[in-house]
Amino acid sequence: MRKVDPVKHEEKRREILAAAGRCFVRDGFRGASTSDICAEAKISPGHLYHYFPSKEAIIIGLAGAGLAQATEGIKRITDGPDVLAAFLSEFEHLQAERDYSLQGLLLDMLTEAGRSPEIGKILRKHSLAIRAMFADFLREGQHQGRIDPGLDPDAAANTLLSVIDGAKVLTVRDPNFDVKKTVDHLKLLITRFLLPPAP
Amino acid sequence: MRKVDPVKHEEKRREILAAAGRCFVRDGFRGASTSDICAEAKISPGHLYHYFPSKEAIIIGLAGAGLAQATEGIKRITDGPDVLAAFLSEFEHLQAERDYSLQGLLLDMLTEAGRSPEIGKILRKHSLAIRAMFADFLREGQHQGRIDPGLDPDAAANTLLSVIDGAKVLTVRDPNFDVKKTVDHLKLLITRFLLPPAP
Amino acid sequence: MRKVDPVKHEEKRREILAAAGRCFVRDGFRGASTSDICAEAKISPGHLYHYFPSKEAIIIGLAGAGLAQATEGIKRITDGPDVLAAFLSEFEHLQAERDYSLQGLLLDMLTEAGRSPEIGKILRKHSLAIRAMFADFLREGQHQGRIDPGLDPDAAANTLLSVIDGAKVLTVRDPNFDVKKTVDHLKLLITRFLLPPAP
Amino acid sequence: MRKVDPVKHEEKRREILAAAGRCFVRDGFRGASTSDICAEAKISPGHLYHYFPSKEAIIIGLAGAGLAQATEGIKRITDGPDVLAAFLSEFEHLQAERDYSLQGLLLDMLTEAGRSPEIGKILRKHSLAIRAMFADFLREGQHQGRIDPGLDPDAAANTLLSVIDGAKVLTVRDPNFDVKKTVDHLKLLITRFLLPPAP
DNA sequence: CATGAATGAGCTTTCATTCAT
DNA sequence: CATGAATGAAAGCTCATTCAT
Repeated sequence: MRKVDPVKHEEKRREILAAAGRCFVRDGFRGASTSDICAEAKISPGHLYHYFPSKEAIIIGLAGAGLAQATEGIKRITDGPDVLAAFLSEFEHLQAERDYSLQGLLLDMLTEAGRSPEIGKILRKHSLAIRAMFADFLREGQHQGRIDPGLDPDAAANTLLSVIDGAKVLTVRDPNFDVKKTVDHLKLLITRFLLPPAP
Repeated sequence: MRKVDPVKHEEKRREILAAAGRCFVRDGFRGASTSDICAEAKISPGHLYHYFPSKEAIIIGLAGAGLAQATEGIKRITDGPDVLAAFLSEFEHLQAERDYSLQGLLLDMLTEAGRSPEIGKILRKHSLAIRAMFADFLREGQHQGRIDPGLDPDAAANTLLSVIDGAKVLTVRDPNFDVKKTVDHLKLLITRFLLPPAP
Repeated sequence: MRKVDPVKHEEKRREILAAAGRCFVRDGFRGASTSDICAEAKISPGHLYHYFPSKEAIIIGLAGAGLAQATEGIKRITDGPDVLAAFLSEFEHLQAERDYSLQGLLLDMLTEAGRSPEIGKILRKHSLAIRAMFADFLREGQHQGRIDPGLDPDAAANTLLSVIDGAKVLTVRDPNFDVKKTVDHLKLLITRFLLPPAP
Repeated sequence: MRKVDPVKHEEKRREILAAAGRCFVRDGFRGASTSDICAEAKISPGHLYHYFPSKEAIIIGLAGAGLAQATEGIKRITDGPDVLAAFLSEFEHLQAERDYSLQGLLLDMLTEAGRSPEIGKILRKHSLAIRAMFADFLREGQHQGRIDPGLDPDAAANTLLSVIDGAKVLTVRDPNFDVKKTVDHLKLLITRFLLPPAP
């Protein structure tokens, strides 16, 4: 009378999620079919529904995982000692965007979020969390005198978020852009924005 | 065996494109069906194919129109007398993003550009055009001493583009963000970035 | 610029309905698939949805047609001169029940009516109509002194309806029952029930 | 290599049958899935097949049980002292038809019987048994002078069966019918049919 | 030029059943 | 005995596209 092994179940779920991620990166949320996912995950079409009640549930699961991972990354940055430096170093990865990581789904998620309430909700939740972390980091910097005290932490956090998103979009707009130079300028953009004005 | 009146033909094409735009804004490129478009344009399904060889052609046509319109907007800005002010004033419209204008399709276009070579090409073409205009404007500003001469025009143009795209994405990430404050900070961001450093 | 020919459309609809009827009689509402219906109607699977928005709509359309036809039959009876005789003669058809007529679907309809609200509604509507016709016929007979004035027209109408339904079920319960004898007894049943008691 | 305890096995079978009955009453033979049944019976999908080789076997088992139970009920009636009274009292339960008893499945069974030979056979077997009981009861009544000797016992039994089935269908045709009045009329129907004609 | 009919591949999902443990 | 994993055929339905008129 053995019972379910929840560990194995969860593991399979993650496997399917990973397979779905690969399919979605390749073909988009709408472009990838459940059969594609099943083929990629090497399971039968019916078996998918043992683990997820619908295709949307997979998307949501994936969005949740991706955003959690992104948030985690941000957290690691803002928890470090030299936040500004860490933050700026983020831009180094710009090139690798459209790779097979969950990050490559950001645009799909943003697009879908405008249409699917469920995904919109999850995106907004994580966005607010990220903004809060940025705002905290800014407030702390202001206390330490390393960041312009005239900035409103929330609005400035929004601004930083915008710069990051915008930078990611660059890869789509022009895959051949001069990464090094642009990254340097992005850093300059941020630095000049945040630094306290000269007396 | 009369010939097509090319003027009327072109007009109808634009009508259909406009109808398609409304459908796509509402439901996305994938979500809107050709029947939806036909219904919106008040034509029969068969007739659609007199004007466009495929759904993708409609998307491409629309992307072209939308990007041309966007480029046009930018051109108007960079052609004016006080470029910086005009540029900054662009952000005022942030709120209305997801409205029924072609702008609302930006995210769809970016997403699709990553998958469809045709759309990718057209997006890249326009992006380069916009960047060139930005770079020109920057160069001119540098000559006039109103813009930091240390900036590389191309890389800085990329940076500006990023900020604009990022700002647009904000509306999706958090539809309730404090527009006024954020716009003010975005302007500050740009100003501090571009202005020549104090001596 | 020819417009739709609504006549042809309606004709095709009826054709499909007829094909669906044959499939349903053969395999039941659940047992017959839309592909079966399409095959029987010699149309492609997608084309079915040009005429009906869903399988349920077909069932409903068919139920409506079948019941309308049944009601029509009853009307013809109760409109004639010698109602009782006409009514009794109805039972002669008992044998042919499970044939390829819409009547063969009565049991399917009754079963489905208990589960599908839509079909339940349509069945109830027609049942009430039939009962009303019976009740009218009974009232008239009472006036003429040919029917027991002590009977409540509505309740008696229900009773007659029961007898008819029950008789139809007999065919399923025992396809080999002695039709002639049973019909005679059914007639006796009705006659004794309706006739005014001897003084 | 222990052997199955046949008692426990049979008990479990009955449990599953009961669970299946509840599901079937709720959703019909086709509408209820084996998973539903497993959930209701609190067993795993695989385990179901230890007790029944197929879903159809469950339906057959249930039909057998239900009809046996119905036959049993009839037997109790016809074995009593005042048969006619007992018979008439049967109609009192009309209201509760679509409840969670096996009786609620009568329509499903009748419908299915027309399609599945197996179920048709079992239904016919029981129908004949019931008719035989009715016929016996009628013959006895005729001997005692309480029932019209002019009636053919078999045909009259068929007639009675029809009335019962028809009465049950009434609940579906109009769930709000006036039970009391209708039952009274049904009793009248039967009484007038069976009673010996006045001299 | 314009229509609505018609197609057929493909979609997501369900489900009776079998398998490995 | 009993479990949950796994299967694969089929369901209802959608949709871009083509055809006949």
